[in-house]
Amino acid sequence: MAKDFSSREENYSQWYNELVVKADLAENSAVRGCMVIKPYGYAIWEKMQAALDKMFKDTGHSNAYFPLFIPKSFFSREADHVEGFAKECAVVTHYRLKKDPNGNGIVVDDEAKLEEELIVRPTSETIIWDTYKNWIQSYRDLPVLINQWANVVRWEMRTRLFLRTAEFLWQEGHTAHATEQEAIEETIQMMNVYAEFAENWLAMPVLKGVKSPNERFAGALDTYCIEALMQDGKALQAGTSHFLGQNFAKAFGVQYLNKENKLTYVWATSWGVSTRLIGALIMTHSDDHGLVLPPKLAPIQVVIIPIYKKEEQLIQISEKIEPIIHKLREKGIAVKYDNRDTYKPGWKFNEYEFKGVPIRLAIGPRDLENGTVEIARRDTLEKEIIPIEGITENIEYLLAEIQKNLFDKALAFRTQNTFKADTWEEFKDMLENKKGFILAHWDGTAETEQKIKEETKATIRLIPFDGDEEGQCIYSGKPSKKRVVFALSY
RNA sequence: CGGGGUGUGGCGCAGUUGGUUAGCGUGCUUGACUGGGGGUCAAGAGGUCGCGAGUUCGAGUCUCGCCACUCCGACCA
Repeated sequence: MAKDFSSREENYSQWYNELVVKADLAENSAVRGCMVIKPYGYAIWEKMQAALDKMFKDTGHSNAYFPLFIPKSFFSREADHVEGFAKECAVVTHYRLKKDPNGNGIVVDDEAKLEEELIVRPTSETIIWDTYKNWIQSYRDLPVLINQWANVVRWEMRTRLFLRTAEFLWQEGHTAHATEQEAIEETIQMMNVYAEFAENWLAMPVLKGVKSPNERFAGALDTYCIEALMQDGKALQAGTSHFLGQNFAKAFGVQYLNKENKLTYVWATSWGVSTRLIGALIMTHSDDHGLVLPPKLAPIQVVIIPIYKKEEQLIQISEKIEPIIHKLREKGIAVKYDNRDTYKPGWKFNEYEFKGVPIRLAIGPRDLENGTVEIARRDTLEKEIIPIEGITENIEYLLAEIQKNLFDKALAFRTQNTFKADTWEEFKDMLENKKGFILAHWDGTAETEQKIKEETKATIRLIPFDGDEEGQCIYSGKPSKKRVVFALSY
């Protein structure tokens, strides 16, 4: 299936594109910029959803669902917000088709023009705040803590599977609070939830921080984010959490009576992660042999491959392996026993290796005689023969070990690819020759940020919370109180 | 949306200065032998050469338009 697979070294983006398609995660569709997420890729998303959903529930949130379509007029209520999204909105103008009078199939019925055009949501702040206005009257109605799992559309010029597509799946949380303090705490809490999810489930270390004004979400007062470093040294924004202040409350008139009987605008947050996380997962762990999945998100955690010549041997192997499969499933481990006779063992080895299955067991007549099994781990590609006795405990341990190893490796990579630059020359040299995260002083102005971006393509990925240190801006030489994180980014 | 590249059986590609019946690898089907890292042999099936016009006696090949993918810019999760 995946012979002639590109290596990361020769062409990283080609490697990524081929991997996504050949590992059966997703493919391009007949609709420009839109992808088909295939069952194996979608299974990863489902695992992500399940874990995140639980974390949202555990922090007091409930799921709801809002419309795909947003009246155009809603969009213009918050000025910054419109400006941020206007250029990439799909617009519904008609509601009916008719047979082409000239006999060429079907055409839009010009008589069925919508009174008011509808925008296909690029994000749901406007429709949600228009709704919250009716839900919130009293301080007793607060906080409102809602999440929705949905698709959104952003008409992107250049698309890449998972990383940037015209339509994508995500979750968007939208909360309303009585006080500024509470809303800020919520924003930070959700950033922390994302960071925890990224590190514990994706085994992907992330930096936490605040976006610079240039990189901030349109309509937000502050955007908190988690940022990960990919193997090619480019940064990927993996999740964002926005403190929206009272912008949307004012735009949509969401007020409540507080305990002093005074009409007050509510404070808002929104936060989201998307199927882009699957791209992040791929570019964090996978190698030239294909996909590498952290056990906690792998649709198949253990694959068992029987090796046999005669039907009779397969029966013997199956009898030996069935109780083990049963025990593993009891422990909640996703096991696949691939006893298909239509593929050879060698072919299967490569197939599951390419698809990133963390653990592979192979068992044949020799093992039956010796009471052993061959166990191979995807992360290190090591294999060894071990006693079949105690195999389930062994696997349980190994899955945890692989999860940890992937995180450690990714963290070591990030550490090795994080640099400090103190001069402009040094900064430019690092961007060109080393890539990675570059910690450098910045004077805090949007102008300097813009100039740096124009001259080097590097952007400020985030401003860390800690690490106060006196210094001078690498570009302007003006005083700076802390280093910020620069990188080339996706 | 601007600039470059690519588009030929499912996938990856070759196809000469325009010339007959469009090839190769892989995959697919059937059978036999096989089976501890993508097996071997044999026999088969499978193509509107991205789409549409044009030039020509003749177009996969030349011209124009469009579409898709891809890389580079502007934009973004």
